[in-house]
This record gives sequence, C-alpha cells and structure tokens, in this order.
Amino acid sequence: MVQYMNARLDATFSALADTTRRGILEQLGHGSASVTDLAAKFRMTLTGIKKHVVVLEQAGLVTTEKVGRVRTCSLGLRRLEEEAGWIERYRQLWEARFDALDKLVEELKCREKADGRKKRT
Amino acid sequence: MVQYMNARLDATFSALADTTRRGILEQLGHGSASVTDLAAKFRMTLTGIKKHVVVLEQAGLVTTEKVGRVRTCSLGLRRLEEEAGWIERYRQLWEARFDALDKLVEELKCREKADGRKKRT
DNA sequence: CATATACTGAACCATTGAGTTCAGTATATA
DNA sequence: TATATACTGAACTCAATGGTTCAGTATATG
Repeated sequence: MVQYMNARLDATFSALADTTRRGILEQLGHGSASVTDLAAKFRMTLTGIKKHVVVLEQAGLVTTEKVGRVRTCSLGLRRLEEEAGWIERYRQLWEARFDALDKLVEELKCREKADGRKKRT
Repeated sequence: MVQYMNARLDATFSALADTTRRGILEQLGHGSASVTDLAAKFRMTLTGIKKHVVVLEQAGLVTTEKVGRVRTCSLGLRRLEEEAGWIERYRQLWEARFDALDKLVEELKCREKADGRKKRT
C-alpha cells in the first residue's frame, strides 16, 4: 500500500516533470480539447501529443473519450491531493528542521567559546 | 523568465519523481546524514546514492558539505514554494472546471428533451 | 464512390536515468 | 608507515523518454 502510493507519486510527479504536459493540463483547465487542438497549440505532431496524453491519462490527470474520429481530452478525476499532501508534509519537516537550526545558532551565539565541533544535526 | 521557472519546475518535479529521492528528503528532514549513512539506509552503493544527492542538490533541495572524508547532506534552501504554488493553481482550475460541469449536468437534467449534443466544454 | 480529416501503431533515433563495478584519491587510525 | 574508511569518477548496461516519420484505419464530406 505504501509502495502503491509511491508508485503513484512516481507516476504523477514524473508526469508533471515536463513543460509540455503541464501546459496541456493548464490548457484543459480552460476547457476540453481534441488531440489536434493540442498538437496545434504545442506545435507538435499528433503522435507526440498522443504520447503525452497517455502519460497524463495513466497518472489519472486526464481522461479522454473518442467520438467519431475525434478524441476529446479533459481533466481527469485526480486533483493532486496526495502530491499536495506530500509537499505539505515536506514543508513542515523543512520548517521544523530550520527552526531547530535557528535555535542551535542562537545557542552557539550565546557561548562565545565555540570550542567543540558540534555534530551537525 | 517563464521558461526559467519551467526549467526549475521540470528539475524539481523530476527530482521528486523517484521513491528513493523522496526517501532521502524525508530522511534528511529528521537530521543530516553522510553519503554512507544514506547508502546503508537505502541499500544502495555509495555511487548510486551520490548520483541521487547530486540530482537533489541541483534542484536546490539538498546541500552538502565535505569535511575530511565525510560528505554530510542536509536539506537545502528551497521549500517547494513554486511547486506547491503550481499544484494549488491547478487545483483551483480543477475545481472551477468541475463546478462548471456540475452546472451543466444540472442544466441538462432540467431539460428532459436532451435532444442536441452539447459541445463538451 | 472519392477524398480529406483525425487519429493510431510500429519502428526508429538520440538522450537521459538508474544503477552497477572498478580503479582511483584523500583522510583517519593503529 | 601501513591499513582501513569515505568518497569520487569513468565506463558500462539496460530501460525509459521525448520526439520523429510513415503507413495504416476509421470516419466525415462533396
């Protein structure tokens, strides 16, 4: 289950780690679009766009539906909850860490000696 | 400047798109560690860990300092502000999108006819 | 029916990524 | 001084990415 979430975080962050794909998400945020629309917008071949869309689909960030010859892409069901959660958790660790460092610095300032080499936490 | 940020988002999201690297960040959130420490923790060669650390360093998420033979790794200066920001913006777009969809569904429910095929927004 | 449109799949290419091994260098320690 | 420790760099393997072209298939349109 943890590795399940890890796999998902891997997939999502890696889907987000590409300018074009983030662009597609933003675009779809303003309205659904066909593969051809996206190809025009991002000046890329249909095949190229298709690949990006597949990646986004597999990460659950986009859904598509084909009607006639046209495949329409829309935002998917996931709203990046886990990703936002992970980042938030990280930010809290980060704060805690640097608060601790601040305290340490204060403490060191108090003792002018600064004799021993502290194990850097 | 926009592409500057895009490059950074690329680098950071891609740094986060790996279970081991997220693990390292979490580990460092609880205290600094040497390359050897991390290698033990994640059962990987020194060289392997080193590469991950370099990636994290380049994304600004980790800083390192070598004293004697030991390179100590700590959390870096960046606290994922831009990434949190991007995700937040996306979530808002997402909400807006699905609110609009909800409205559309309501509207369709009101007209029992459901005659014409609406352009899916 | 003929033609144009929209997409799909296979194959290819160049680059990057994750990981290894192995041979070093530099620093501690006995 | 000899030896062990901690890291580093180069080189290699193997798989995945990002992108293309080209040859299809399926659907609209005149």
